[in-house]
Amino acid sequence: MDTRISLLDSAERAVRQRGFDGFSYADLSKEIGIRKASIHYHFATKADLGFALIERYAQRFFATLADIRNSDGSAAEQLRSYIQIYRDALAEGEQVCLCVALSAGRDSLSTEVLDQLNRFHAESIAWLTEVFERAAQDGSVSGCALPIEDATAALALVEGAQLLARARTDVSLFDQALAALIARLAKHAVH
Amino acid sequence: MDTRISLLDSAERAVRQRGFDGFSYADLSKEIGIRKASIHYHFATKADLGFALIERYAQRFFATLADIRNSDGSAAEQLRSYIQIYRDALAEGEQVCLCVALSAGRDSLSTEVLDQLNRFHAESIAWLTEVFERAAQDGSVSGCALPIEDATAALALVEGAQLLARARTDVSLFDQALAALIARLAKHAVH
DNA sequence: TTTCAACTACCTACTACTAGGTAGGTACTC
DNA sequence: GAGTACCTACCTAGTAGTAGGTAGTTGAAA
Repeated sequence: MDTRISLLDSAERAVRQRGFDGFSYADLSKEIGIRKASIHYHFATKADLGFALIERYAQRFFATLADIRNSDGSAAEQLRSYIQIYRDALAEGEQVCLCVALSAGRDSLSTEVLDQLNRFHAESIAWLTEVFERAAQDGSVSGCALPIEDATAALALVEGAQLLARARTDVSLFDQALAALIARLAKHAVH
Repeated sequence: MDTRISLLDSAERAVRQRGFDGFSYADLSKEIGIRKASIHYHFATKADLGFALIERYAQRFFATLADIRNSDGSAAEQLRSYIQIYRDALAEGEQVCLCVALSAGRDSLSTEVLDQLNRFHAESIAWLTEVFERAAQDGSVSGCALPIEDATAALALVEGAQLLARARTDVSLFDQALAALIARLAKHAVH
């Protein structure tokens, strides 16, 4: 099972750096040190690998979001944590988060992977909507509009900012794009 | 020269739908009706085609931005026009703008194309920064922070929103992501 | 306690196909 | 006759995927 995890790790890094079309079983083979054909033992098709990839990713991601929600920080603090996830994912501006990488090349994806991708977006917006609803109550985020609109905007913003930052391999572009949103967040906990 | 333009048109559509890795000379050949080898007469390498593509695109795009600036509308009106460009580019949610498509698969691009891409982003941010500076004077956009931060955020927002909308093939997701920004724009001209 | 079948995790050696790109030729126009 | 805009025929390298085989492990029946 160790090989399977190594394959997933290697493939995830590859997708996030170069897109789903940007790596091959041959690439994985070299990196992991098993023959190309043996990869098919673990993932019969590349589509299967893609599905396993986004499934694992979504599981991790939403577990983290659940932790943030349960942290009972203010909406502003939770948003800051959310933004930090995307910032960390950039890894010196070389990678984007898996869903950004997959969104980008959506035509080469199987419908199963595409479904997972849309579920990912929908759940992200749902989570963010809750945060912005909370913000309307605790007042820790200024300049709010409709929660679902703020939520969708926030998702588009972090994903777009990742794209910009990776194109220039420069995380500071991400920070520049997020600065205005971060400025709207209250500095300290509000009770 | 007609074939050359047809090739550029076809390639642009392909890139914006499927990314730079998502189409081949064989695809273009079928669509245009000349043999694959003949495409090499017009564009010796795929990298050359990519360069021609982004060059033409940038020329068109910045000509449009210049027109908007010269229209002497308020900052809000100019921003609305800017957003509309990206919305129109979506084409029923099937395409993203060329720079989003190229940003997404940046590892398969030549350095020349990558340079053009970064120039594109830099000039977009410069243009938007001017608009937000103007907004600070004419007051037609509410809730502004630093112009360069608002500008970078706006670029990230429209690009991210395109990504979301195309993943679901649904333009309304773009509208949902942009709604909060649009709500900040004054409804009528401010003088 | 040995034996044996099934299973896991790999292997070599392929297939069928697609990619971008090239060599060399042809018809037509200026 | 030079240049343009194509053609056929081909090449090399790479793609995902398959066929069939092999060590090593496990678990249960003889």
